[in-house]
Amino acid sequence: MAGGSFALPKPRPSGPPYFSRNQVANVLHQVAVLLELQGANVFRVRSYQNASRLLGSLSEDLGELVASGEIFNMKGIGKGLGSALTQAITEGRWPDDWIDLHTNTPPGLIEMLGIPGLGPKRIKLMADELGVDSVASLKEAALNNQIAPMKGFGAKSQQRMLDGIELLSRFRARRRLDIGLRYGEAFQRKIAAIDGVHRATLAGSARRRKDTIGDLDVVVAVDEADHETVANAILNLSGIADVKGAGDSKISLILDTTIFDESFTVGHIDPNVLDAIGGDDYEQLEAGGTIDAQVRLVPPHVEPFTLAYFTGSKEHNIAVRQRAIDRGLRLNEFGLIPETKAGDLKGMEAAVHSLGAADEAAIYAHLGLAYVPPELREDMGEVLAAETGSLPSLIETSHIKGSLHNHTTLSDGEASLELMADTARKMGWNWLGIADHSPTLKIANGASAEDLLEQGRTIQQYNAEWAEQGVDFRLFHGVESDILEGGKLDHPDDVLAELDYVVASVHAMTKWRGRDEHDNTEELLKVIDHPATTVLGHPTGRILQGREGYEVDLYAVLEHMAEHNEEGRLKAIELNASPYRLDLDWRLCKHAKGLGVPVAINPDAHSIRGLSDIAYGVMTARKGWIEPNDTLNALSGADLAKRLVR
DNA sequence: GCCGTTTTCGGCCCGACTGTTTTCAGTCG
Repeated sequence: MAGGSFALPKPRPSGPPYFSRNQVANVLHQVAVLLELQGANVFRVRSYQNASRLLGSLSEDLGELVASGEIFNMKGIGKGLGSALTQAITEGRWPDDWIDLHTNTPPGLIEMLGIPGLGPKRIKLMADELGVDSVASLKEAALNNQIAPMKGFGAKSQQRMLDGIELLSRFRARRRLDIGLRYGEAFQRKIAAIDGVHRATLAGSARRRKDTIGDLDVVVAVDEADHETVANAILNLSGIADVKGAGDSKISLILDTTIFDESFTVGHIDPNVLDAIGGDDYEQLEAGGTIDAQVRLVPPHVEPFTLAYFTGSKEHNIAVRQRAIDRGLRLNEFGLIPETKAGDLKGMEAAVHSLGAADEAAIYAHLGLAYVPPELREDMGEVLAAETGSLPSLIETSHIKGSLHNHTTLSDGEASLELMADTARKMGWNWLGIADHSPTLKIANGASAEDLLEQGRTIQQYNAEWAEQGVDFRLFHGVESDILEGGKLDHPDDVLAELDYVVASVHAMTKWRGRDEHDNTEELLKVIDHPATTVLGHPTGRILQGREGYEVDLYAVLEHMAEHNEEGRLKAIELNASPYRLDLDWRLCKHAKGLGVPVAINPDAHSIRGLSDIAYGVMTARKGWIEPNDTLNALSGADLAKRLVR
């Protein structure tokens, strides 16, 4: 769950609604954790967790749901939570008992939950009996041998806590998609290479391409005869920092960067991103990092079921399982079993009677559904779409013909115009947009109007030469303009008129984060109204694992763009493909698609390597149900040129 | 805490694994 600090957010002054959907979801999650630490009823805790997840994946406007009273009709929100949320949203006050929970729980207890193998029950017990209320005091108690003699504890538990405290200092709750995938793919490759492994597949949120990944799941198909040798081989792989558990079918591990065959580097980082993610220490931090991983070993005929189960999401699984139940079938990680045959049998024993499935598609087919791509498995309408044959034909990297937001050495890029163009051609693109920073952004060496126009003349020359040689490649000339006070662009209109397009981006984050949603949104609406503005760059301003974005109503922004588009003026929203940003998120993508606002998948490349970040943008776009025609990237150069005429 | 009901209480997902026990509780996913 996002939002590192464990505190109740303050109401925003412009409310109601006084809190955002995300804030409320976070608070519900916090309350669930605090209740657990208090030793509350587990089902009560689960209610808060369920409600948190429900709001987290909500596409409707929470303010409206509360205002209309619809909130009380949602499955999982009853009288208690419904009134609590209504009070928070409409009055800006959290319930008193939630406030008490936050005040009365030592923050150290929450920190202790991060120690592997330590849960709320044992933390509470140690707090009650030994007065342990922080990781530091736990370490002291363990070193003084106070833990082992306690009932239910022992020498092993005590030692595991000490080991866990060491690992905790290297642990990060979630990793960005790019980092998580690098770990996951390295681990998956090593397992796949083991003798006796039929197939090893990365499942879980990595397979669903979430923008951040909590832990890795790998499903391994292996004959029962080879089970033990394969499990042992996995435990002996390099890159394992700790074994949390190892049984017949399940291995639970902590990996670190020794999993990589070459030394770990993070590559170029935009200077204004670097500060937000840990400054100069960032590379060290990642190099010393760890990630949790689970491996499931199953026989080949069971593997499709296990893969589907551990790919999730949990919400998608529930929706599909319900469909199975409606058809008299029991769906779990072992099979799809007719209830009449399963009877009282459990687990693998019941699975003997499972319907056969050679792959995941066959499981969906048994349930009357088309194959659902992993990226869509979030219970956001994909099950219905799979039933009615209306799943999208998702965009793929091979559809990409170019991208609009790229930098050169004219501002803060590492590569020349020529090298960027050459690399784009080698990637199979037919066009490339150059959008260097504008003068106000001094930290990024923003280019003067004079230099910008000179760059334009160079681009024209290249385009003329390529046209003459019959080369199917062209450059488009734009600028990434800072958005100035009053929603103005950073160049005079006569300079902007010389360009093919403008990416308008927020950079002065201190100012934007200090303002409320209404003022920020108004500012963006104004800059969209400027005739020169084509693309709204990295619209949320968030940096994953770094900082939250600024307050803004992007739904209103998208609707405003849709009006312009209807009147023939191209206004596109950027899906920033840099793995540090990955905004839009998939929810906003879906909304843009619904409104017919084109999505511009842009790597925001500062180097030739940066161009390949487009892959992460495509993954995120797929999560947002984006098809090639929903983007500007799949247009041919000639078609894009037509769209860019202002 | 929520839900559903042959409606006001009883059930709420559950299997794997560990470390403690000697039959089970806690943790995890």
